[in-house]
Amino acid sequence: MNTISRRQREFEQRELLFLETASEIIRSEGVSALTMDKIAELTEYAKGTVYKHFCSKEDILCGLCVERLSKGIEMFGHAIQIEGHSRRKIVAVGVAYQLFTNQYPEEFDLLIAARTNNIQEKASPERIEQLENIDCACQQVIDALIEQAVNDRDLTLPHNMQTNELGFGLWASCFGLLALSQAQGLVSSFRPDNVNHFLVSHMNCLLDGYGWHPLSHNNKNDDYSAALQHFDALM
Amino acid sequence: MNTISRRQREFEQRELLFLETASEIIRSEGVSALTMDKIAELTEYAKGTVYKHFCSKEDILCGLCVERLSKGIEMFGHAIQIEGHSRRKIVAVGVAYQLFTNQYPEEFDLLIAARTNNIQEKASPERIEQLENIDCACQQVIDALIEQAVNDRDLTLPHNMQTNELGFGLWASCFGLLALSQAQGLVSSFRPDNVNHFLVSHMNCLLDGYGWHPLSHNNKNDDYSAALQHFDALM
DNA sequence: TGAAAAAGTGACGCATCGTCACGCAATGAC
DNA sequence: GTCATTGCGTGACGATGCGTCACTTTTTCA
Repeated sequence: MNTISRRQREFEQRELLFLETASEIIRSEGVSALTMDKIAELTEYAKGTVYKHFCSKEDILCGLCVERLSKGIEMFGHAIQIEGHSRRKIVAVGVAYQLFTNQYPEEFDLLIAARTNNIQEKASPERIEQLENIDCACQQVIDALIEQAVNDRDLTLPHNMQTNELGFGLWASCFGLLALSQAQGLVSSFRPDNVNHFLVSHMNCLLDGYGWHPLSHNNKNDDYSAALQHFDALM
Repeated sequence: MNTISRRQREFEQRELLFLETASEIIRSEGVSALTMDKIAELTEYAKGTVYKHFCSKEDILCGLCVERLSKGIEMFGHAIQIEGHSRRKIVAVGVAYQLFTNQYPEEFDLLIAARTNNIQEKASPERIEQLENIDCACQQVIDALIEQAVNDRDLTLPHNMQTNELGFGLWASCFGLLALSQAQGLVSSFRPDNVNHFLVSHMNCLLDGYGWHPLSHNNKNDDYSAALQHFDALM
């Protein structure tokens, strides 16, 4: 019987519908305005049906994170295909991260919240696992680049630092930059004028500090514009 | 009349009582278990009295952030008094930031959440202003160190980077590292073994990248232990 | 001492969460 | 074509927790 696969397909499609509706509510009215009743009303399903898909409101938030992050992973996949050496690629990944947060600012907020106990204890285990899998995928992209750089002799791991640690440092730095750039409450004076370019400037300093060749002063290219063009060509 | 000042004192003391009670609830049962009724019950005041101090639950969360951050500012103040050059001082500030997050992990979680629209729109304007003032104070500590470094000829601002941008980069990097180190959901493989030492290793790379002298390879001191000892001596 | 002001109270209205017993439509046996 | 069965979809309901406000108690001061 292929009715069962049709059912399955409809089910997955509806799940997406719920997620997109949630996203619209958050975008237009803020997270606090997101209620199960509103999702049900807008999609013209009953609340009980929503609960057939998501065990709690927090589960929806995590579901939205998973949905968006899978787009993010895709973008990282594109990023590393930029032609050139490993350093150019890692900068492109950073730019992809930034493009991602610009595209889904509300969901990036959620991503931070989704790490807290408060949310995790209310989401379904399956959803949490999906999130973890995506984290792993991100790590793998970065670790692979670092290993490539080491193999290419463009990078020697700094003293007392492992591959995963260097990757974590890079990732966390970019995360912090993007998170605080977007933070509503932060005093404006404590923020760069052009956040877009700044991320790359900062990454360049950090990569120089790691000793990841070619160092900035040997590289007169504008990696930011190059990465942007690379993405434009794809979309 | 000094009754009024006594009243004022009692009022402030009670505000602190409410905040500490909230902190205890969060620590033992998580943020989601924090309810206004529970605070009222534990402090043996009526809910209405709690609302005389805080306009909403979110206002309490922000209040707790302000309370803890003022401790943080104190720690930064101690940090910059470590003897030595500016680079040693900025590393000590990073270590202070880390000690702060270790001491108040739940509140650090809150700090992230307190930046979101969701919370800010429900907190009182006065509370928001206090938060902003503390942000300013943090920025001033860092900016002052950067300016000192420039004056001491230990640092030349990288191309296209202003004082506040360099400060922001440092701050955001440390923030990202600490936030993700603490994040419950992150896959463990993507995390350094020893988060404490790692922050300093990472800061050293970044500061090297900024060209902040003396560079790591010219500095055989263990700045992490030095900073720790500096704090131990104070407490 | 007593009236006015201030401080403190907690029952109440409202919103929203998550549940569950019921109804209805799709499926498949005959 | 019909009927029993399965399971999907429903929305009324109980529970919880927020924030308010009319009322009580305490304090202040003439």
